[in-house]
Amino acid sequence: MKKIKVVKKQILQRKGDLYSKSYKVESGLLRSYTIDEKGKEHIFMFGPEGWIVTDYVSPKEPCELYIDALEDSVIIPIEKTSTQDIDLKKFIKRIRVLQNRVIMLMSASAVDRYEHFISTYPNIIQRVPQHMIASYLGITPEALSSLKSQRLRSKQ
Amino acid sequence: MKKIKVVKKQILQRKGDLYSKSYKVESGLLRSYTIDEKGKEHIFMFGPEGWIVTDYVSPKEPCELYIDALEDSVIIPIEKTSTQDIDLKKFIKRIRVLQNRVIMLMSASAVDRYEHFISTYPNIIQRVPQHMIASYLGITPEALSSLKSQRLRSKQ
DNA sequence: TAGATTTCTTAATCTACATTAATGTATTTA
DNA sequence: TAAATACATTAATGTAGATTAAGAAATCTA
Repeated sequence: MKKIKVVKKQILQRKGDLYSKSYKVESGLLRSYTIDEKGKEHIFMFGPEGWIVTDYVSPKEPCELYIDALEDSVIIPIEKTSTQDIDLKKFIKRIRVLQNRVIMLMSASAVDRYEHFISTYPNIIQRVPQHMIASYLGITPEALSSLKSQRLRSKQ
Repeated sequence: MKKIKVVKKQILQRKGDLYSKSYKVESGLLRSYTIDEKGKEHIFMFGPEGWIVTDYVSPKEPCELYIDALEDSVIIPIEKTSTQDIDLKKFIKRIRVLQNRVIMLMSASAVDRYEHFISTYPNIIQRVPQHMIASYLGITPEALSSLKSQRLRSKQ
């Protein structure tokens, strides 16, 4: 249970790495993401204080996601092999978030996904640049920008 | 651990139901899905033999998903409260499938998602109508149909 | 604090996929 | 087995969001 400090932009895990770990976030903010063949980033999750950021692959397999720090952070690396540490409740919560995310991606428009995001994670909005919100929502920064101004106009 | 028989089209759970259960599939095929405000169905998962189909909400909360049978099936209902029955390995496997699904939905085209689906679940294809595959992929049946004929043409 | 870099916005054009509609073919069910 | 219903295909048209490009504002960094 060693706490370590990481600085903004520090990369903790790259796609393809073996023996990957989970990271419990004490303070700061991490993210996990993929990079597609066109070089575009797709954010899988944001991990603020209290969250565990991990790639859900066995430590024996090459991992799928990149993990880096969006803010200077204090984190606790956890070996994936230590199953006794697994917090089942957090696990179930996470799977619910993912279920919701899949449903949103399949059935909701970009505007609705944005509305949902800001009401679910209001604090994340202030801490990360817009293009990362866009990346999480599965749209381009340009689309998010115009969606926001449309939203503003329609509210006044 | 009582086995029960259900017939094709039988509904096991409706959105909003309380005290929802998990269903272990002995034989046959279940699915879970949502219906959006426009009345459109979005399939969350297919559950063939060996799979557990569940809505990842606490049994105290109204559930999010519908569950029904796509084939006559034999299933075992499991109380969600009995955490001792939870098969952690299956849990981790499921979460990985969801991670993959989110990444696919965010970064891959309809064609790529289809290719990925048929290579991952080749047996499901033969057992369900095309429009349900489309629903799982997050596209319309018409889009899937034309995507398939394009694929055929480009392979010859 | 000046220059570089990152971030955000706006607007024109493009494209993947949705929608609508028509037709044909299976599959149910009476 | 006839009629009804479910399913699949094709094509025309529409649209949400992508792409490209350019400029402005904010934030780093030397």
